[in-house]
Amino acid sequence: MQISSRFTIAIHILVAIDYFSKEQKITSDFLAGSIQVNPVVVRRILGQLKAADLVQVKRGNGGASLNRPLEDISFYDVYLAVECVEGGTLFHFHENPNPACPVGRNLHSALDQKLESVQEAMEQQLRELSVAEVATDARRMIQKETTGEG
Amino acid sequence: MQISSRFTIAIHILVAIDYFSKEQKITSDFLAGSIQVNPVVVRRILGQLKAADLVQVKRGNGGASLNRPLEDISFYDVYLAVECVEGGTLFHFHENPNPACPVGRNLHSALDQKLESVQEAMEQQLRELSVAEVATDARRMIQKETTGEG
DNA sequence: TTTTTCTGTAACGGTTGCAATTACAACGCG
DNA sequence: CGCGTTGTAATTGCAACCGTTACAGAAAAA
Repeated sequence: MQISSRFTIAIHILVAIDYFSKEQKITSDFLAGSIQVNPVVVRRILGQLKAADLVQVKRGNGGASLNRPLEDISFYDVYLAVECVEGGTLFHFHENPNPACPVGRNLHSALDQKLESVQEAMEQQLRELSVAEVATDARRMIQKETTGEG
Repeated sequence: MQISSRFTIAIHILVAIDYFSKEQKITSDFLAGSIQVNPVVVRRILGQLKAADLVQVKRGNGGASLNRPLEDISFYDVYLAVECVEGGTLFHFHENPNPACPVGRNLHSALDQKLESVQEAMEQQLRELSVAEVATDARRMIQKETTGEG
């Protein structure tokens, strides 16, 4: 199982809001056009980002905007917002090891801490990456495109 | 999305083989009893562990046995063996960002490296854990049980 | 106030992966 | 050969994901 594309879509949304806010009204249709997914999918994820206080979304002739600068939004914030892993546990443990078996009844305690350390290593790295870095890299690449052209 | 329970089941299998090999013939039915899943599930995972050269499995009046000591089997070996993440990529990237949009066409390159660093952090931790540690911890706990009893 | 524009959400369908289960052929040992 | 066991295919039920349609609700514009 992979981590849902909600995660990369959410990053895409944030970067696009940051990039286009000055020139464009940011609607779910506009974002959907850049991401090439259904607008409803965008709205759903936008709702989750909003619930996590990362963005503001206005109805009517509204649009989406960042609630704080991208520098202050880590991958971990986004990962939490879009709820990629159920119950917050990355590993799905088999439910019913046999309590009548010494290995079966002790495996959980023997293993849980180690699984957590793996998850923690991953989440630590998520915390160290900010969405701003993606925006910066993207901008640099866009810049390069225009310089390279005739 | 979580990582399939195949992973924890595989660890369970390895620890159980190690623990019971001296006293028991290790059949898929026996393992299934300890794990409390269907024997066919055990056989499938056993097949993957065998394909990764971690265990040997004999037909007929056979049984499963370790191909090398648990000390030499890392969580990462098991993780690779049971193919928890499709195509080896932890994150599922949305397929079709719009090439007509500057953000859309550059996001992939801007993001991929960072996603890899997250995956790498996780896999690094998997490499640092050996299944032997689980077996040792489990044995310690089993020991404690018997001492504690009347 | 009415119209327009857009969000928020519910509902449904197709697809995919997981796990359980049944069934049976292939294999190896006694 | 016969028994016990593995290897594997096929089917089922289930859950999450994603796409899509539909429409009510809110806010701005006319």
